[in-house]
Amino acid sequence: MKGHQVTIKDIAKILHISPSTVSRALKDHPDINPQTKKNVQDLAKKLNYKPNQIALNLLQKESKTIGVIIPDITHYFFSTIMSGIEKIANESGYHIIIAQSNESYHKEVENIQALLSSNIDGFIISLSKTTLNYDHFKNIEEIGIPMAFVDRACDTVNADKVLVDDFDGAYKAAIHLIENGCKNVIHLAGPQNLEIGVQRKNGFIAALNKYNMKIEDYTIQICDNYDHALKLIPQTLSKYNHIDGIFAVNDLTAIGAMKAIKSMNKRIPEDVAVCGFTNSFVSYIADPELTTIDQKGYEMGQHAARMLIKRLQSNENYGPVTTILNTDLIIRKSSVRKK
Amino acid sequence: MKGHQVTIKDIAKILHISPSTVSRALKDHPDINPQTKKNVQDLAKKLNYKPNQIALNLLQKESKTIGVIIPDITHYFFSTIMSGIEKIANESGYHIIIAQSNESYHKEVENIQALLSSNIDGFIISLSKTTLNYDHFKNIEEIGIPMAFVDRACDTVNADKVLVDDFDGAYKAAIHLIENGCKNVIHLAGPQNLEIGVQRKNGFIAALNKYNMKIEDYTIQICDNYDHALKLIPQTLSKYNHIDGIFAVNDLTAIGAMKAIKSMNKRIPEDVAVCGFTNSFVSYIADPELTTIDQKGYEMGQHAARMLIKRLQSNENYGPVTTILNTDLIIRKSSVRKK
DNA sequence: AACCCCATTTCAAACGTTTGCGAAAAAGGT
DNA sequence: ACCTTTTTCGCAAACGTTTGAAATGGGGTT
Repeated sequence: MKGHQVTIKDIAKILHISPSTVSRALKDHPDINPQTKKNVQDLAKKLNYKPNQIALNLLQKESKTIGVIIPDITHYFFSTIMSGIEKIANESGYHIIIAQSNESYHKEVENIQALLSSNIDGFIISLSKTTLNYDHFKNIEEIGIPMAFVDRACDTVNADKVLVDDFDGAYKAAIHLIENGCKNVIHLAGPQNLEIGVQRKNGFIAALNKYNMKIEDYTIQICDNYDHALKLIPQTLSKYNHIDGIFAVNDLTAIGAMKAIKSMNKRIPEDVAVCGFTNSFVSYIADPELTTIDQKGYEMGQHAARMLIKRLQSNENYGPVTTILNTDLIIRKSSVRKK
Repeated sequence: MKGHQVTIKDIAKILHISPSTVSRALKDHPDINPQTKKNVQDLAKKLNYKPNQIALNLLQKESKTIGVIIPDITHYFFSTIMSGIEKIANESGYHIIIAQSNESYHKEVENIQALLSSNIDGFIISLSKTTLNYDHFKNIEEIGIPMAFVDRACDTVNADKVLVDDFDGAYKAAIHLIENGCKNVIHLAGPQNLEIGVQRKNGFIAALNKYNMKIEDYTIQICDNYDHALKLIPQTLSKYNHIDGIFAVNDLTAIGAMKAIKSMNKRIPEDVAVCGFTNSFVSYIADPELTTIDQKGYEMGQHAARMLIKRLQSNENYGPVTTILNTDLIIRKSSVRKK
């Protein structure tokens, strides 16, 4: 049930002049009589004329639209990425279309196909956990639509990337725990098919190595969510009572671990110090407040958007760029022991 | 650096036929010779022809795109709304373009203007806190683009609405606390210029009235965020030691209150029972787990999307529809006392 | 009177696609 | 040989805008 948006033709008809004159008058072209200009501009304002972007897009072969595919908007970290993307896109006159993969490879492929047929200028993508095949990106690459990966990237595709220094972040976290007196730190690790899982684990290992701490078979366990930590930690802590530090691959897992620790009547950080990763919102309201690594979702999103837009607006065809942002250690109560 | 997307004209030129024939051949029009059809379809496939959506959008007055304007994607409740919208839109072949108002009236207006010029089929909106003037919606209304408001709606505009029964939710929460033995419940209330603040307060009052409980001057206090609760609760609880139940206007405030209570060495729920509102993610990971009212963001988003799409696909011009969803009381450990 | 110049305006093509209408050609009927 | 029908295709307009080129009309100059 649409009414009619005011067009240049409407204005032209009313003023008995041609559309081209209206177009020029609206953009202050020197060829146009000042009086005509004024008439046009006044009428345009009065009728609330807004240029039709679609017509412009057709002319310029651009949709000024970026497709964003992320696993889960509901996840705080991804929503901050989104927020960063939205900010930059908005400033540069781009719209963003969003699609969730829900951590499903199939949904990811579907979304990409759907967006491909709707004239997206470029993509910003964060891989789903279950994506192991990258043909759909090859597809985009062939068509020639620029992509930027954010946080969860794919190595085999020609695309810009914004990552965070996961290795260094994990390293800093582990060092921090050790320097706060932890003698037996364990790591709750992420899935090892994701780069971040591997990097954070390796950073952790590097820190332990630096202090010549042994890595036992229980030192590193795959466990990357709240509920799993809730189950796993009581088992692990009762079996290995000397564990006094936990570095979790993300905040939620850390908070699950904290809850489990408290339920065993151990104190945080006195008995067990805990450190998370992400600096998500929950880390601040955890009790005790959770020490964590700031993963800078907002900055990553902004950066990815800038990279993509720069490429969209460039005429050259430069090679893919990878940016690695530094993390920050956010020290809170869950890890600080008074000496 | 986009390559040249294959167009109908390209195909026409190669096969020495007219664009219109190609167009019809591609959509299996009966007027076209089967052999011609085959030639066209084969070549289209070979060249990986994809119809240019922009051109189609210009032609048809439809973009299969819904504009969503919400205050803050980063806020869990809104992200669940988004997620619900995305799900339904996706199922129905619609895309969603997202814009944040950041609770700013100006940004909201700006976003609407930007989206208006880009052939959005319809809007889904949740008002910014600072929006007191509704002319920009009148504008949309005049142009004839359908709108649906979700959670934070505007009364003076002709549009569909999805709301949640805040009064009843608060009522249920308060009743629950009372029936779990609380004799002195207080309410941490939201700003009274927002409908939800008033409704939730009134629901609370209604519950107290039902049980003939007195409302003292400290019974209802304006306090709607984590940090404020952290400050306010110790003062209030030490002054009024008999307080044994708290109903907060949202989960975060409840969690702030919980932290304060714990720091005073009072037990939850034995000494003070706590109930929040929203059923946001944090309520589940709070320690103890927080009893709360499910505000059904996901359902609201889905419902709003369904209403809008139904209207978009309808030929009739039926009046605005308002849906009020019921809330659910989610009972967790922060409020349940064994008798 | 023929010329040019200047300011101002319009024309027409273009972007890629769809679609009503008409036309050409082929086939069938008498 | 002529008329009718069917099959197959192209023309042109349309969506809203931009833009190079051409047109208009008035003035001045020779």
